[in-house]
Amino acid sequence: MADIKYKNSKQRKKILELLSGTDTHPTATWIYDRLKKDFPNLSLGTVYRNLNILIAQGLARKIDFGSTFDRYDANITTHYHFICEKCHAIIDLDIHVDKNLEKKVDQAMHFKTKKHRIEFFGLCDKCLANKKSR
Amino acid sequence: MADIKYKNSKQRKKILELLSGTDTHPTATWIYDRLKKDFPNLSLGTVYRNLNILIAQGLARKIDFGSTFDRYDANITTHYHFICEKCHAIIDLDIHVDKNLEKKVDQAMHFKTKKHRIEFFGLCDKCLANKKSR
DNA sequence: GTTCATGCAAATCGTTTGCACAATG
DNA sequence: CATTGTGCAAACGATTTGCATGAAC
Repeated sequence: MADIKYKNSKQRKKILELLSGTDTHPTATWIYDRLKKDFPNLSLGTVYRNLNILIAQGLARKIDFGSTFDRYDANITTHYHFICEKCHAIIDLDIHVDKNLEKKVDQAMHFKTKKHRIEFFGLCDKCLANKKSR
Repeated sequence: MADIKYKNSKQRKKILELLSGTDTHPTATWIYDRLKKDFPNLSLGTVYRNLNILIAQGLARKIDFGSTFDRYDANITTHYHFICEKCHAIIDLDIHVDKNLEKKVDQAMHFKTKKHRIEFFGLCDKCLANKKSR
């Protein structure tokens, strides 16, 4: 029906190769710049289109929040967030903030960690209730 | 010298009040809509400008990554990230992914958590080395 | 009266989309 | 040959900025 069957595309193949061969979490432009050598007429639109196809295929992912909007917060203290994948609410959590995690990272990687952040994704209580009641 | 001294602004005062009085992590438009009642001629630009001032003053913050670009990843497995605040590298960590955290959240809040993510922020080994060597 | 803030509109930036043509199956 | 992919440029949506006017100090 409305199922899309993907055809092979040299561009998409190369994008996945590039993406799999790096751990730098590239931007679309980074990929575009590198692919220009193989496809001199390549357009950025093609890169974006193929990245979205790769995501739909479960072969890649985007590192983002649920939202395209910037979200602001006057609560400066460290706390963790829960992001509801249905209603897109961002909910503060008051579970214990584990500063020890930062030490672990610094010891394993020789970094100097200043802060960390945890986001949980799933369904909030309201959306869970709505789901069950119908 | 180039120090900016902020003057009082009724708009900024109200924005901070709004932001402090909610835990919904609003968008600029959400704030704008609410402030329209008090300032019928308010413009979105003013909201954005003041939010940035509040952040500069340390009274608010934006929930984002270091980058305004979407970042892509072909590594689908769960892992944590370290984000260098100097060179903006995003580095995969292979410290243990603690699924137990999700249970904690679900029990405390009656949510259904599907996944979680941890980001550490600080200086990576390379930037640390550069800092010391000068 | 000098400096900073505002409203407005235009500009910017990353990303998406419409279209005519090319490649795939 | 029916369908999907491409390059190009235009459109989009969120945020920023230039400018003339207004408020703060």
